[in-house]
Amino acid sequence: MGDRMTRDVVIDAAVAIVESEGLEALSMRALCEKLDVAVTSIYWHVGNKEAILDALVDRMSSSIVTSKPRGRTPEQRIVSTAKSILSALESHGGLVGAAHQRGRLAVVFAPARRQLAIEFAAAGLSGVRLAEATNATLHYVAGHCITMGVISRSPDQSHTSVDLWPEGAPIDRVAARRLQDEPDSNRLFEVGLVALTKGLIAR
Amino acid sequence: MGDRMTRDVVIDAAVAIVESEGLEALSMRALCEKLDVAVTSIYWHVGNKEAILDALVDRMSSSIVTSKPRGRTPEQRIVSTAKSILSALESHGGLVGAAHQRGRLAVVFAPARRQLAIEFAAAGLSGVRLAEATNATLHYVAGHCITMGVISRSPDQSHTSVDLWPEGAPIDRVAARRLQDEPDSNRLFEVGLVALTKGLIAR
DNA sequence: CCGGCTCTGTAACCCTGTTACAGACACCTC
DNA sequence: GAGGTGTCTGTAACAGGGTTACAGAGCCGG
Repeated sequence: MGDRMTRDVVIDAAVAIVESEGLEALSMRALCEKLDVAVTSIYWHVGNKEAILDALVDRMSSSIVTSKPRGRTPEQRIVSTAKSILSALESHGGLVGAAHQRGRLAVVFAPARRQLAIEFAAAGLSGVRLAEATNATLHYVAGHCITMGVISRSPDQSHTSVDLWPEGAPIDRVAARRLQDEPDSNRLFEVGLVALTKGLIAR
Repeated sequence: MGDRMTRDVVIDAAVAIVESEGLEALSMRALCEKLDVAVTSIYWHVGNKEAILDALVDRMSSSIVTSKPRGRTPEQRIVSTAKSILSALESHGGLVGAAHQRGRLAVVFAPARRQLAIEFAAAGLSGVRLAEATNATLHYVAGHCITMGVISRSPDQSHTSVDLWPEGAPIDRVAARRLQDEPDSNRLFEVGLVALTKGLIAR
């Protein structure tokens, strides 16, 4: 802890705070209190809070490793890759939003993007359709991650139950009941992901 | 402007600020300055900033109208419905994130949810699969909206160009070039949406 | 007239991020 | 060694967020 002050020491402390108490607990005063230093030292070494967040995003980018895709068919490997990114990002909860705000999600996604493109090519896509399929898949994953990240520190995730279904609707009771209460978003992610890749591959 | 103070007057002013200068410009002091009143009056009438945001989300919920689905096939009508929600939400930029944080996106989505379920039923789905397809579609739309809302007021959306493609990759040049630069997210939304519904309907 | 309720204003508190300014220390030169 | 110059740190403050303790106005019923 009592190290000589360096930019890296500050960033390390910032990472520690974010990992233990979340991104919202990262304030300049909390940081300098943890380092037992005055605020001005931090500003001298890193310049800004913006710069700290940039560095945090950098750290995240380089710590993300997407595992090799698993499965026999391209579809299985695409789904596997997408789930791999998701689980890699889930640990760095609040940072994915910050990365997106800085337009740096692209570099985080770069390895997965390559893998996805290869698999979509193996599935028979090429040209514009290949690029669009790859980007659409990444966009889907990013949307899910950010949506989950936004809700992270909310006090109550109570599902304000909405109006019931009208009796005349052409919906069976099983579906109506399932539509009534809050769905599991991880399950939703997977269902959507499989359907999305299926639809993207379909000629 | 010089109306007698009421809860509704305060909320009206809040709506005006959000619509003209964005959600981030909505502060208690800006609000009381616009109303030419002291802060305490606002607190007396509405209680909290949290309460103001709740009221804003309420206003948004009741102002969202999803148009009747268009198209011949269920797939076309599903896509049309999803695009209708998107365009309805796009005008209320920053509020969709707030609605999501409060777990109130469900009530905003209620009408569209009904329409989607009916169309998925018309496409042959039923039971758990119907419910999951409906929720997955809404989840997709929500993910896109929130992702777009997060980036709203960011200074530079510069696309930090990532490493080029390795020469040996089994990707044609057209795809490689398209994968290189920032894709249009609206186009991406549509491509993903069509593929998603196709994949959800497919037996 | 007086108490109580409704509503408003002043001024503060605690939290952000950020900076002007004054020092302490090292190192280099004369 | 004296003096300067650059590096680094601390004190204290500023501006701006949400929120509130407290003192009043004004009105209305007793």
